[in-house]
Amino acid sequence: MLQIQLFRTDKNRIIEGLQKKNFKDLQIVDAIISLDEEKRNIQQQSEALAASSNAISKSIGQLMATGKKEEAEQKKQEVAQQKEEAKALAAKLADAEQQLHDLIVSLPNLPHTSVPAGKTPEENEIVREGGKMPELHAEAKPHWELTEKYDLIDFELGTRITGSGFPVYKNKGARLQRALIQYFLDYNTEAGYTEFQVPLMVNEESAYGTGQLPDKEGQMYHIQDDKFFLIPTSEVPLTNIYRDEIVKETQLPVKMTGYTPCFRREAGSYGKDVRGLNRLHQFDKVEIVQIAHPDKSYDTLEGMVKHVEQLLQNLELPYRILRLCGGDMSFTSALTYDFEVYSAAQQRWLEVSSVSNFESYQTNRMKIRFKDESGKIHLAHSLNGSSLALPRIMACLMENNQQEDGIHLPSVLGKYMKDLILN
RNA sequence: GGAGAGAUGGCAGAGUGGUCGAUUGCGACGGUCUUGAAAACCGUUGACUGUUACAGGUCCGGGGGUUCGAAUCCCUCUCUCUCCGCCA
Repeated sequence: MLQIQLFRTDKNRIIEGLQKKNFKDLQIVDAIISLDEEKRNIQQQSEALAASSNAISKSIGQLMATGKKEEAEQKKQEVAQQKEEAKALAAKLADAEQQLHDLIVSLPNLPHTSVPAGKTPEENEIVREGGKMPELHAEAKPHWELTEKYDLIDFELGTRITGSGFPVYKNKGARLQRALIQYFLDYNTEAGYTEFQVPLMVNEESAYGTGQLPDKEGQMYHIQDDKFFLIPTSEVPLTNIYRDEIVKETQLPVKMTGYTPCFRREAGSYGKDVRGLNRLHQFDKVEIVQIAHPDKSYDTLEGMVKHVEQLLQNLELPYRILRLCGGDMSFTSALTYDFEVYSAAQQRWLEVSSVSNFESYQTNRMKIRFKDESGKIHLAHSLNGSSLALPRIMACLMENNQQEDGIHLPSVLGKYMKDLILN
């Protein structure tokens, strides 16, 4: 969530940011500012009263000790009266705090200055493109036909076991996915990321910390009896590793990576967009997360973009990098780069990674902080990105590399596959 | 699932109603000494809120209660540990 200080010092920046993000309820900003003033006002009254009560109570102890019982009794009455008043003030304060919190939490993060204006995905800015576009033979097939032809993935079997969007990988399809995961994790750890295996379910607090709650619970599978959520991305458990932590400045940046399945309800999608591997309820992803110094988080972001880009180059896939416009960015992000890979047989770009700087939006909720040299405590910045999401990478690898005799995989996978041709 | 014990500052561990935000030890940081390091000695060392600043306020797992006053008493929830059972 946004920091309350900003409302006191730079209201215009908030308004401008919200507008760029295509956020409509701008009057919330004024409501927050006046509520904040009211809250502090009540707080001052309440604390002054508490100070007085504390002082009197303390003196009662001394009176009792010196045997002045009557005076003590008198003081007791005095405090009792103050307590009544204090109770009312405390209730008012709690109410104001709750209202204030609810309002602040309802505001999205502010976009970075480099974020292009715009409302729809069409207005995203193409930063650069790379890789070679494939030339396919006349009978080129989309991946859902290839997976059937070579017996790599069974979508209908998944439907029987669970439902649509839960594919069953088999044979070399399963092997390829495992190889990719292994390769991605090796690539990340070699770049200095620490590997984690984390829980696939999180509690409400964790889901709140990264911004899935309070608004997006509909996108997550909910284990109601235990109040757990199946993770929509390993960003949630990974970032929450540092929830409520104060690290030393010298520990920054913290670099974490992890592989997990991800679960998304994604209600309301249909048609060719969700065909095959394009959109699933359960899919695998390798994630990278960093906790960075606020002064360096945009360098960190660029570094993560380079990192993911190199990975796509190593896989020899044609890709492009987009800087998302204000209207297409996620609620919590300040700047997001999307990576898309060209799916030759479907003739469309598929998002395979999204790399974002959240600045202090998540860390303010999670209280992820660092202590500088002089002992002062500041909020850190959090960033994350996929490196990479598996299904669409699988789809593009299959579609783009299909030849008469099978699918020819890129040589970087040689270390992890028995055989670089799927047939 | 059954029985019991516990939750205090980075960690360990005191504190059972009135200067306790909390003794002490370790760790960390600074200093003295040393060519340097270790040892020894001295000092500093929780967070949140709030004020121009000082003050003030809050926090001893969470929530509630008793009391003029709670880390300390009561209720409740959560979590941890030990033993038994079950189990990948």
